[in-house]
Amino acid sequence: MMQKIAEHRKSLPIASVEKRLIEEVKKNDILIIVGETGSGKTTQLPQFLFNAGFCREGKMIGISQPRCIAAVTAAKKVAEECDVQLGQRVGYSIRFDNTTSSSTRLKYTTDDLLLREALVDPLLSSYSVIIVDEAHERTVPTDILLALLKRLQLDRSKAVNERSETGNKGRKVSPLKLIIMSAASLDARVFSEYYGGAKALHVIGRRFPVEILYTVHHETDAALVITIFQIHLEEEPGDILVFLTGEDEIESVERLVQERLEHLPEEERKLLPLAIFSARPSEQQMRVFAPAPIGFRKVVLVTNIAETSIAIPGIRYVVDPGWVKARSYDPSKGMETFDVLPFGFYFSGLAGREGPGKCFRLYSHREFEKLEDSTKPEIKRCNLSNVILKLKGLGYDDIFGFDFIDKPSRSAIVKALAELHLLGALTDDYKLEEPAGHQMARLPLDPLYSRALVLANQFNCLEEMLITVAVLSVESIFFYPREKREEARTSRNHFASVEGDHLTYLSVYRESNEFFEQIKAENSEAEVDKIMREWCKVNFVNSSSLKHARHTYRQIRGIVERMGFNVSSCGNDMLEYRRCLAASFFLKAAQRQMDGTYRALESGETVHIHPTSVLFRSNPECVIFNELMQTSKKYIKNLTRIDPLWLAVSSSLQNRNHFS
DNA sequence: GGCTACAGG
Repeated sequence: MMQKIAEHRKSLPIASVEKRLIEEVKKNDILIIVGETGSGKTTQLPQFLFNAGFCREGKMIGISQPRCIAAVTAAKKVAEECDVQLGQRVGYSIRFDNTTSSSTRLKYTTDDLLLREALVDPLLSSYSVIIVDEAHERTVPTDILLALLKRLQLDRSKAVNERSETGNKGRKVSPLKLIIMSAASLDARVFSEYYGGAKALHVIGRRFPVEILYTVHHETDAALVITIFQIHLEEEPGDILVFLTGEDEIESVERLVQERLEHLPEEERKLLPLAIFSARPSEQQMRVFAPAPIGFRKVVLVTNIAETSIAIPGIRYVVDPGWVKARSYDPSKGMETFDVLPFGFYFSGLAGREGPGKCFRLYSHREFEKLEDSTKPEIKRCNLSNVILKLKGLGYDDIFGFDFIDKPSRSAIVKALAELHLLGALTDDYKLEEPAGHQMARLPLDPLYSRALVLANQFNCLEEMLITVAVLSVESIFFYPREKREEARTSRNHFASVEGDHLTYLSVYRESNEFFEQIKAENSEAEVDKIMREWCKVNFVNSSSLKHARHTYRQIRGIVERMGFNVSSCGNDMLEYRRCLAASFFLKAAQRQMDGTYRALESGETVHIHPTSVLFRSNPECVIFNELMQTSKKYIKNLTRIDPLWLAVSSSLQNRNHFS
């Protein structure tokens, strides 16, 4: 077994450059490594560094990922390769699951969690090396982490110098080595410039060649189906991976493929369409990972979940139509949009994992180059209030002068500062408010939800609000299978409250919790899990969302208790709770207009109640909502009916500072 | 009359 692992490790492209890599890390405080998926950089480099003595004096090597799943699988693999138990020398730490111990030296974690560690230890002094992996994805936490580490590295060097000057050997501070890993060579230049001309090294990745083909123009779904059949009828055996934008498109392409198959002669019908995306139950998804029946070719229709989060075996052909569904934010309207945009992925490499492959891009080469540079980092198209609150919490007060890799627009920053001020997180001169701002910065929640907890503490309904924000923080707690949508809606009526979604969520959570407590006493943990999943299925509740909400509830309850909040309940006084909702979300209120549509009070936009809201068919005069999003219409989601008079009280409550 | 790409704390 160990022999086999050793052979596999030696066969990885990165193995041949171990010596060179170690030399470069020793020579450079910041190093940029470009290498595609499959180069082995994520699992091998930390082991090289460990063997080269970078963990002396009990220091750790931190490897940070944008996603949990990557941190967990890499840690497990490395533990196996080192032949140690997970949690000993090698471990991972993610939000609800920490396997590290005092003997852990290689620690895999997520970008966001590492940022939280910096709240407690601003110098991240237990690490000798920090590796930021998949930096090309440019997620918000990655961007913030890259900026934080730049500054932190200087602070660490300064602390080392001061220590040697004063002869103070009491506190152990050593310089920090920083390694940025990216799959895209284009970004290497950006990172290199950002870190003052840092050295970039290229590691060869792809194990087999992938031929990339372009079309003359950006094509439509019809051309997509033609391409699938062209591959099926003309190319050698091997499965096909097709990137689509969402559930609707996956279903329509699935149907088109089925229809065309029926018109083919019997012997050419051996094509098996399969679909995968995050919202579909996992039993159905397992078929995607199984090999196709003998003589068949799988065509796997996926959303961008397959770009990074899962690996499907057997793929030799990738079809990339060049579109993605992306969330953007308009700060002037406080509204999110959800649009299909042109997009060029990096995933041609997925076709070359098991043999030579082909990638069919349904757009021109010239368009691909344009797409590559027009893909904006997330930080330039999101609501910044959370980012800014986090930065303030980390001690960065000057947001306009903050050293972002890509600076968000001034108007987006202004809007977020104003919002945080209105929420009572910032003082009139935009410093963290004491204590509310500091408390909000410590909570792993949207600032709007953190504010709701701070207020609920005063309204005596903290218990209710903890449940509410835990549920609001997860992806929809209800599950609406397409084929049983009406049945699901009827079932939901059992929980539904005439007051709105927040009270509905409260009763789902409480009822599930009661049931959980009931079965817990008489069943093993595995059985409880199974029974809960069954309960969820019957009640059309998304079981993974519910689990996530329960974890979140426990975590944030712990945090507010440590802040000294007293978790009290308003019992049956739902008026108290609704008044607290109104006070918390007064910035997001909407009023019914003559024609039955609603007017969002802050932006003046005409909006509609989202079909998934329990208030969809009723027409309350005034509501507060949590989300304003434009898809086919401008929709408000997660609503509660309120008395418009409460809003006046809320805004004067918010302004109390001006009178005291 | 109609709806949820994917992540993270």
